[in-house]
Amino acid sequence: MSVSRKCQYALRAIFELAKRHDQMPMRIADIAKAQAIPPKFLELILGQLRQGGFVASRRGRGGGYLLVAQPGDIPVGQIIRFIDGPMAPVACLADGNEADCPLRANCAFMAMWIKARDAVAAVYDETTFQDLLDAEANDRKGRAGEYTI
Amino acid sequence: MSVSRKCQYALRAIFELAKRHDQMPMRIADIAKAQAIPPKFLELILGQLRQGGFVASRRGRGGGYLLVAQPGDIPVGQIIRFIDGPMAPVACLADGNEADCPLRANCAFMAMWIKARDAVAAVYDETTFQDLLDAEANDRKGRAGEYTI
DNA sequence: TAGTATGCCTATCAAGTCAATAGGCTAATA
DNA sequence: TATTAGCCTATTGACTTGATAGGCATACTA
Repeated sequence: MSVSRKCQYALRAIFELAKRHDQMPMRIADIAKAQAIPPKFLELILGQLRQGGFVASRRGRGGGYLLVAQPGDIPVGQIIRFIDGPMAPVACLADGNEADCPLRANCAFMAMWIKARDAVAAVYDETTFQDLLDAEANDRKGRAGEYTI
Repeated sequence: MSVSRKCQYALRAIFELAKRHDQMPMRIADIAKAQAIPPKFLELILGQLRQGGFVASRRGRGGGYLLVAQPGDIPVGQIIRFIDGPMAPVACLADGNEADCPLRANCAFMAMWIKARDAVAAVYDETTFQDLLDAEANDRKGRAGEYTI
């Protein structure tokens, strides 16, 4: 499966919130600016994430969005599934579409599709937002090192 | 990346040809019927596969399509890339689109995208059509066994 | 209590992609 | 020379995706 742009926006938004997850609420406009996301589109996405219980919101002055869980407790795969649906490389592997394939009874490819799905799922499910934060920190350190040589 | 229906048709067509790859050419209409593919659409796909050098064709009476290489020499991944393009979970990982991402310089997700891409690619590149034929044969044997118990 | 800042909601749109079809042309064989 | 097959180009309809518009509801502050 490819990850839709909308889903990438969702991931970036959560990543941005994770950077400061115990601080003040962050405004949509600020998240949008920091992560180069169309603000009105981000509004929709954050609404969806709120209904999914991933973020919370405060209205009025001083309001904005907050991350609900700890970054280390949110696997990237959970967000991807929530926004984009099941990680199926082919339609007939997705939820209600099993009947889609006229050959599904003895589809020679099914085992391979499942292997592929599980392989990506493993990558996304084993990566938490804390991992991404750590990686970014290391990356910074690495680059800083380069300059000081 | 998800595999387009067109690409699945291509894989099924090649699989069908692989079943009898040293025999007579097989007609589009017959492949279409055997694999439940819209015939006219399959015509386009086979034309493309021919230009890619994966299949050969004979015209006129007794004509049809033939597989060029041995099934064991054709990894599924090769066909997928040929039909659907690079296996990129996100657009900015595809060929000419590197500039697409406004954050690419220090994108916290890039390492994960690459891991995911490599994971699927490994599955598809390590599966040849011979593997699929073998799996189907084993599956048949297994099911036949069930019935004789 | 008034005003302003913020999120919330619904509808709509434009563009692109994908799957599929139509219709006529060309080559090879009987 | 008639028929059988593949070859080629154009076109269509449906769907998905990304994005925007505009007004409403709520919360804080003066």
